Amino acid sequence: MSLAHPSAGTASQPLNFSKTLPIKAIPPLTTHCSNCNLRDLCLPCGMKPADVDGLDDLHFSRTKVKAGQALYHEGQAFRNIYAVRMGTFKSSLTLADGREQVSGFRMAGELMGLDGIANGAYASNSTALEDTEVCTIPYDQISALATNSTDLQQAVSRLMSREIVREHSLMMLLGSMNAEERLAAFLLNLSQRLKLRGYSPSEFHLRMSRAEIGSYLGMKLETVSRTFSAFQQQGILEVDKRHIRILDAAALTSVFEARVH
Amino acid sequence: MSLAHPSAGTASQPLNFSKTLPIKAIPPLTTHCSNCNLRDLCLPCGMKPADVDGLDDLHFSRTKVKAGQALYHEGQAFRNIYAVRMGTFKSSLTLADGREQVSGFRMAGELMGLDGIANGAYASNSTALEDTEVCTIPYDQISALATNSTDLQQAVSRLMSREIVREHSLMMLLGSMNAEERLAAFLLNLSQRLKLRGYSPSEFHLRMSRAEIGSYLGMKLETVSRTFSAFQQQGILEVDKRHIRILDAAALTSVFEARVH
DNA sequence: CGATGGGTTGATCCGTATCAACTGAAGTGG
DNA sequence: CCACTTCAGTTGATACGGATCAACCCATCG
Repeated sequence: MSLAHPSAGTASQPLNFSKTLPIKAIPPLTTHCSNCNLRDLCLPCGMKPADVDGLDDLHFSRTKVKAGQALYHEGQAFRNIYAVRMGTFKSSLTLADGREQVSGFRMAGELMGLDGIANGAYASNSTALEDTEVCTIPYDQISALATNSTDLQQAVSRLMSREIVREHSLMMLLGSMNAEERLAAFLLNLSQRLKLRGYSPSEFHLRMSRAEIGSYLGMKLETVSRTFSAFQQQGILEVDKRHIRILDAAALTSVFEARVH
Repeated sequence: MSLAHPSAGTASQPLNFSKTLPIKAIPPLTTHCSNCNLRDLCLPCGMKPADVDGLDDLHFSRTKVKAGQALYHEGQAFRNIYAVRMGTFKSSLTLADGREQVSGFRMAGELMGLDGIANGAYASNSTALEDTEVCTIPYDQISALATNSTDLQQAVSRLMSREIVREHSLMMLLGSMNAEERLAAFLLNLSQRLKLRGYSPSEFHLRMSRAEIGSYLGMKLETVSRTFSAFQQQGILEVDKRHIRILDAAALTSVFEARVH
């Protein structure tokens, strides 16, 4: 319904609805978790179906964020958690010297802003990489609901814990892998997440630049570019700018697992 | 009371009580959060004093873990969260090839095991680096208590969020810093945490090996060693094996902030 | 039309990994 | 109790991967 579905294995083009339909004051639509098509990925994930039904209170307003726009900035007062409904976001930190450090990419069903709970202010920036849509989840509201639902409480805890685990695995990349291993791991992770969302795992369109990938993986954009080229020459990938086709997933996996030297 | 206090700014030696006192079956002592000397650092942190008082249910059994012993392993069924009462732990992941990737060091008042909530199994290993003591916090028990206390609920959320933020900052290190910057950041972080716990921030004993520091910071043990030596030659540190004295904290900070090149 | 931004590719340099030798401390066993 | 091993740490020599600097292509845009 809201998640633009992929057309025959190819990631959809950014449609730019907001351009063709100049409706700015969209009535504050709300979405009920109980019949959201992302419910297996998103907040209610793991809650018993009966309880999701029961929790009719669980509905949130939807907001569009256009490509390049920020959803929140670091330091900004924490009010809401956001769930990606559609599109891709990047999370980033601003370094002391003003440069940007990309700390993650978020896709449909993933939550953003959990880092704001700690100190009442977001600890990172969130920027749309394409035209996107999010569910806005007011934190005090979800807290209040949680007091009445052990189930929701635990769902939130699980999601936060998942976030912690996710970060750990990234550390591994940065700590002990070389350029090829990092990019392979990145692509496989992306591929898997796309598959989970019903998109083709073997052919997709990158929403982020070489520089953003590099920042995320701890390497320079030139190295990212070279590594893409290397994979192409090895017959592992077909690369045309941001359009990627994985030709030999097994080889990609083995690059990633060859981390033995 | 339970936290062995530092003697005149120098970190205490590992005393190895367990050797001198062969008492194995210690009665299951419990500690009440309300009068624990770590309460400002640990779980009840940020809860209103009145509520901490009120929560007399908040008490947990204490366990000793000897140097080198594991508190839990990755994959092991998740039951408890642990709070460090005394000593230092390392968290680690086991890589596909069997090597160890250190993901953090935990000190008094810090929680361990939060990564287990996500999937019902710990996602990391936790190993004592010296003789230690922990509070065992059964997860179902704290969940149950949380349903009756919004305050406790939020305390747990805050602590998990803090964990997420902490990881982010490490990523920065690994992504965009060189060896000197990494070690400087590591030492300053350590120094600050020791200070918070009433120990000297300028002179301390490292509980971890060069290899463990290297794994954590994404560099080889030789490079760690060389960087220590470099800092010593620059007059920033005095290094004798694991005994560290920070001679010029300002210089150390400026190394860390010089990340502009 | 030139300007701009993303991407690719080449040449060179530097930082860190790697390999290796050595020291000192601690533990082990005959 | 002393040779022996083992382990943590230091330091040197060398190799290599990725950063850096630079030139260039191409698409988009004002």
